[in-house]
Amino acid sequence: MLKTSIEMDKAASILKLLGDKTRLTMMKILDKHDCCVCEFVEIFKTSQPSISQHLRKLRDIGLVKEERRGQWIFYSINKSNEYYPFIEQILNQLPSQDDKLKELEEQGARITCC
Amino acid sequence: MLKTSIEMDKAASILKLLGDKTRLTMMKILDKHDCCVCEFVEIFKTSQPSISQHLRKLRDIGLVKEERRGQWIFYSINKSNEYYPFIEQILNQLPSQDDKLKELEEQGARITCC
DNA sequence: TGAATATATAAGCAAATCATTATATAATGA
DNA sequence: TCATTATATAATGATTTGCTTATATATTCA
Repeated sequence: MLKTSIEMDKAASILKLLGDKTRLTMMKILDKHDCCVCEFVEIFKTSQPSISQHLRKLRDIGLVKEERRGQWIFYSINKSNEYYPFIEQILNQLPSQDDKLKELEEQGARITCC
Repeated sequence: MLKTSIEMDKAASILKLLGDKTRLTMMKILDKHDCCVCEFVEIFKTSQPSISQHLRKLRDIGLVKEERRGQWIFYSINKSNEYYPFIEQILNQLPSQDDKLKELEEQGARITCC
């Protein structure tokens, strides 16, 4: 049987995680491009521990996954998560954040780092 | 021009409000039926001030509106809110909460009160 | 191997959140 | 008018959150 709805508990905890501008923007970016921690540090102009902590929350609940590539750890959306369709519908309604990555590229930060 | 996306700031603050099980359930119920405060007190088995405070948050950001009917104040979804389509897509993915109102009816609480 | 880079984690702290208790306001009905 | 009912608001306190600083771990490269 196709699962058409999500439990309220789980939905609330996912929405709570998405209810933070940094994490919401991260998810929107990750929905299109994998990113490493240092890119997020650049994009959000905040500390590395702060970024790591946000990513950990997203990972703990299964929304993103990590993969080491040499020195860097890349994060990506976990599209096989059972709640991904729920999240996708939300992300689809948000404005593209591609400009943030483009800015990184222009300042050479994307290439240098990853 | 049709507005197809929502600012990230606003989206995050809406998701934050929805990221609480009580408020999320309230919104799902209100999406189908108007309700008064005392009904929510029954449904959530919590204090009246707690319910009022949740409703105030939803009202402050424009997601619900209130209307006095005699002794009672009824809350309803503010469908003319510019962000309603965003919220609706989320609510549509959640399981019906009609059973909660049905329970109230069975125990006479819906009729007695409102 | 040792320095540099990328990341995670722990500890501490200020601010936000959510419930509770107490109180105020508004409407109803005897 | 007075008691009751419904609701809002204020004050308080415990918990959670998100940041910072400090430190640990893992990888790369000279």
